[in-house]
Amino acid sequence: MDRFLSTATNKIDSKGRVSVPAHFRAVVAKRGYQELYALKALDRPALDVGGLDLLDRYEERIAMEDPFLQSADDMSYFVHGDSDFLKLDQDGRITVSEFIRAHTGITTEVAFVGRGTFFQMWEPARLAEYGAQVRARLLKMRQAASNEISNGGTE
Amino acid sequence: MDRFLSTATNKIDSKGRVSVPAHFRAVVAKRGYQELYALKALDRPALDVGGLDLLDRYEERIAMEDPFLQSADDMSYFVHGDSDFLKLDQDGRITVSEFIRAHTGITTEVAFVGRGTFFQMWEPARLAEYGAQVRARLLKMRQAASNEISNGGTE
DNA sequence: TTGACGCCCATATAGGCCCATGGTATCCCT
DNA sequence: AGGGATACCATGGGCCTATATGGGCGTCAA
Repeated sequence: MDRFLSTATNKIDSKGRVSVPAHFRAVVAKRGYQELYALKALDRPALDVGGLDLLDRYEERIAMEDPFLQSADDMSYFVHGDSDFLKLDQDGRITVSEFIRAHTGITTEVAFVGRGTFFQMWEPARLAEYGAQVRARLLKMRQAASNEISNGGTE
Repeated sequence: MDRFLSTATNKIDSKGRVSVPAHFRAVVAKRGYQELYALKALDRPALDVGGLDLLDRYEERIAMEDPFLQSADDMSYFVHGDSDFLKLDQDGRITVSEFIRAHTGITTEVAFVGRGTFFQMWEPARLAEYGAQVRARLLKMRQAASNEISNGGTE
């Protein structure tokens, strides 16, 4: 399997380190990532983490913009300034910097969430809350859809 | 990695010096910059710092302006006259001159912000404010885009 | 002579490397 | 099938190096 799947929560130790789930590390190795690129998600208190190809994709997108417009500058700030590299130590751990804590609210535990081509880091309680909201939205959407189909909704 | 990435804040000592983050120094070395060229960002209280290619980019920018207009002359002055070289001492520090302080408002701490091919120096509080504005603009841009998509139907 | 600046050294802390421990799931052998 | 051995993994911690920071001293120029 070469995609990031499932969710796991690990503890931060006294030196501020946390283990990246072994399954995720295997995916990182399989994809040949030498370094992990972390980006603050725009509308959520989470960190998106992936390989350098994530950065490459963003940079290609920026290159399409007029470099002298504000939008290009904004994107560059977001991609280059509001991001960081996460270095895995040889036990597969990363140190949780102030950069990460500030944006996510992470203090003692980290929830790692697989998202296919990348994964996310969350503060566990906030993730639970977010997950509940997502489920509620999906449920509402499905109910709306089955009503439209004139009460025929199966399940 | 050969790109300036992430943000770090360092303190200015009693002699007016501040350490350039080690990661940035590594990029400077990798890019083969012998000297750091610093110029005042056009519309922000920040300093753009990079190699000589940064100067090229600004000149390109000026070339796009109508040469008969005042603005081109202003910009030329700005780039060529109102700029400076930053010398790294052997511990990787630079002196924060009055030139820098006046434009940025920097007093006791400097936030170094990676921008890919160059980096910026900010007064930390001003950077925080600017970052919040950028994120708000990007979020708005994305929401506008997703509205278009839901009207258009494709993804 | 004074002040700015470069060079050198000192030190505390953060971060990386290495190894140890304990828990858990798995496998194997009887 | 049961019980013990084993492999893997999260976690903890010692130690050493790199880095940021502080400060002394000499040099050069105004």
